[in-house]
Amino acid sequence: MSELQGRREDWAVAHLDGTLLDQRQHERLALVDVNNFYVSCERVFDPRLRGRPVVVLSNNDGCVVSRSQEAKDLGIKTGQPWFKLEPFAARWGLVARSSNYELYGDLSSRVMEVLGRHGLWQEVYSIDESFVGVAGAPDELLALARRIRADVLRYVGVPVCVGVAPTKTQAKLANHIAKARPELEGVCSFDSLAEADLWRLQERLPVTGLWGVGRKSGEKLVAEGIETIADLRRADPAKVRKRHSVVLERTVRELNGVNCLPPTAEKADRAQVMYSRSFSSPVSTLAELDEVMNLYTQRAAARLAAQGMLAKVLTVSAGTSRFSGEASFPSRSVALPEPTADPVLLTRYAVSALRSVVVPGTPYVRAGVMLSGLGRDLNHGGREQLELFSLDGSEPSPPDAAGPGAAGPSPRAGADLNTLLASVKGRFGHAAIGLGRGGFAEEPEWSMKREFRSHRFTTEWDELPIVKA
DNA sequence: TCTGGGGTCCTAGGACCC
DNA sequence: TCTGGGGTCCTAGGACCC
Repeated sequence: MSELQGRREDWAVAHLDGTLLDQRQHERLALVDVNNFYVSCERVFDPRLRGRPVVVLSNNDGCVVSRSQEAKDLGIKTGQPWFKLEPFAARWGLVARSSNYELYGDLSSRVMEVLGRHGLWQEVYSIDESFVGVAGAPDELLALARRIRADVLRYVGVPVCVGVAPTKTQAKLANHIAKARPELEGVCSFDSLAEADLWRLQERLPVTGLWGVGRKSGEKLVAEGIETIADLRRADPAKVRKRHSVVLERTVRELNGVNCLPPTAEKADRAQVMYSRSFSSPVSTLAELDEVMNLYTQRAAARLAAQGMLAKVLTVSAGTSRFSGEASFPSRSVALPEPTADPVLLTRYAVSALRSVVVPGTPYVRAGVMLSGLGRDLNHGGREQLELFSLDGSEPSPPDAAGPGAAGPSPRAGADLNTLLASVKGRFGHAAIGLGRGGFAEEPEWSMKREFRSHRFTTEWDELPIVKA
């Protein structure tokens, strides 16, 4: 049994312990998430989209990743390719937007900030949802949930639903119920439901929609006669563990009010950083693949540096289309000589690693760079490197003994380079600077297609919304 | 013509050590 | 060289999530 797992179960037992339970009698979790998040973000700055069927597309305008309620009502599914929907768009009044992650990321942090004001603690679970610790009598919990909803709408402009319950799995379920039943007005708290009503609801909900039950275990459960959430709740946890997994066993316990997924107070450091994209058109020459690696590795290195991390392992990959004949996915991992975030060094390794596994002439449709074996960069955040590359025209600090000309780039020098690149981009835009062919004056042939992208209203000076009065 | 990207956790199995 | 249990560490792959 892993240590983590052990800790989890200790925590669950501690909560069943009488004294602890008394102290925390009315402590609950709220799961708050934004309805149709990406579409809702688009609507904040373009009110014409309200009341209309709207979809947001994945990178490359490939397939649907977010749908407005009106689009759902048309029967449009997540994952549907846009090229199949486009012919009907005019007839349906369907509007598509390319994904605009800068906008979504910025609105997300604003939502999270508002939620943080209302909780005893907060665990940001994804770009559009957060667990929040709450406490109080049943009617107080309901009132708080309504207040959260009103505040996010008022301060950020996006609609949320709130589910309140004793465990994460139950809070997810409560949130789902809040969404599905309009008469609840976006809020559902288990403490305000009669136990008999809750059972009745769970008897009607298929187990396959439950958080933690995916396609595989869903099929297996149904084959065993466990079809509804109520069925799973009544199942024997030990048997579920034996037949399925310890993960599903936790789900059963959580459905019964036993906390098995403790809140992670501080978000752990990332274990990996990935940058992976499809091309707008296939790439088959080494020269172009070199360009791709050049650009993608710089993006990954920048993310790594922004998190104050260094990587020990670099993995590159490419892939041909899954939709035509035999697909191939060459990839290769390289152990780096020492932990680094140096974009120059990483790019050199990435280019040669990918060259060693691809077959020239093969039409690749995507590629990626993954950095793993991450550790904290202990020098990160030091004032000196910010100073060294300050752009205010003041004199830079004198180079120290291990300046350029010493034996090769040090990891420090790489991090400084990242700082420099980030500050130039922050000031002059993302296209202003890049290393080697990573600084494209023009978009290369293969770069991503984003035909319907809205403005980055909140993060780029040039794209601020204009208001006329 | 055209089908996303970025994560986490768990398990099994191999290498290696005592 | 074989016998043997038990530990750790690492990796690959599966499953799931948003």
